[in-house]
Amino acid sequence: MDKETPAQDDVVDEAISASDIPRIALIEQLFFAYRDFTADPDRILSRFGFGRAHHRALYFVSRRPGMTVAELISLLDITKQSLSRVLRQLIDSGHIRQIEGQTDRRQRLLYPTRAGRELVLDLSWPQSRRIDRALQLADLGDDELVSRFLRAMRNSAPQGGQGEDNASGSGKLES
Amino acid sequence: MDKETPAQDDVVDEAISASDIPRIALIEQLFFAYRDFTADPDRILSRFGFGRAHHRALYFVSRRPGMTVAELISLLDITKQSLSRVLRQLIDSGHIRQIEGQTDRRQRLLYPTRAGRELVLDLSWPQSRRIDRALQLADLGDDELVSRFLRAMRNSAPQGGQGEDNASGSGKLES
DNA sequence: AGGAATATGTCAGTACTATTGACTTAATTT
DNA sequence: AAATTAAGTCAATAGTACTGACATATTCCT
Repeated sequence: MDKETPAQDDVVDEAISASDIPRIALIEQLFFAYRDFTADPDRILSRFGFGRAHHRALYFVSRRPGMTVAELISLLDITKQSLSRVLRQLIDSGHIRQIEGQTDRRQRLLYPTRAGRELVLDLSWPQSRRIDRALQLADLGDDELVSRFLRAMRNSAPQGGQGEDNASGSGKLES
Repeated sequence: MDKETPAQDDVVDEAISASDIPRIALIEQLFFAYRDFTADPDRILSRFGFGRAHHRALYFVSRRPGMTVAELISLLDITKQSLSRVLRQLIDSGHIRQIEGQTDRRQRLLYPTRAGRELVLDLSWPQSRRIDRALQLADLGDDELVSRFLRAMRNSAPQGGQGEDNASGSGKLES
């Protein structure tokens, strides 16, 4: 008689809400924000047949020109074999070039070419503009508060000053 | 003579910086924050042999119990065939149950079981705690500012009040 | 009533990305 | 000289997503 709601046993009818998960609103907002944030570069990447792995590799090489293959592998936290394909494509397409290390000639130091530099800027500009727009829309003058929040979201947030100059914060990504 | 820096032509030696991309710091911080943010549930999911697709499906079904398969497909923006595998596993593992629609018997309305409810809470709690901790560390009293920022990061940000009660903000995810 | 459209599910084939493991070459370190 | 390191490659496997085609049951429309 009372089957207006699905009366199946062991079925939960009630939606999860902030009373179950206090920060559920932010969880969801972060999900959608990041989704749209990555959609911009994804569109550009697809024109080259590239994916996000190419974006990350090119980005970090541009952020730290002259890094070794081993460093990039450690930073991206992928296997040598996975990077191999991505790196090969980026080299073949003329976005990255390898140069034999001067002190250690086993090393193949990674540098972006001018084309690589252009691409990484193309990929990053929409993201930078989106952040700018969001800061304005949200009526936050500078990025200090958001920056503090995002840094605090990390596992071992390097709470150091703003002048951090490395590309990873801690040199190695703790998964 | 002057080959201290890699003198290869068409190679860029200088790192990209805030002078190239004004919001480069936030771009990077958002990347690392989201990476660590998703690592928590990923660890739990792997114990079930699940991936992020399972998380998203279970999450949205828990957020809106009784949604149809078509609605979930549209929300996740994946194909029917892709959802099929994920949904099958979630059903076989007893986390989601399908109930024939009362008004439209073609529909298979999706509900979390008690186990599904438990799992989605397990997955969301670490994320909620991480956000809580970050808000405290960043010395932001409530989440109002961060929430405004994240909402403004979306493509078509529903700038409406905080009382949004749907799981997507706009009912359909614009890719 | 009967045909069109809808909701769901499934099969087959393809592609991409990432994995592990084993091995090679060249250069450096000990 | 032997061990180690940096980089690259080959082979096999797995996970995830895709397209296209098709099947079934149900509802909508005329």
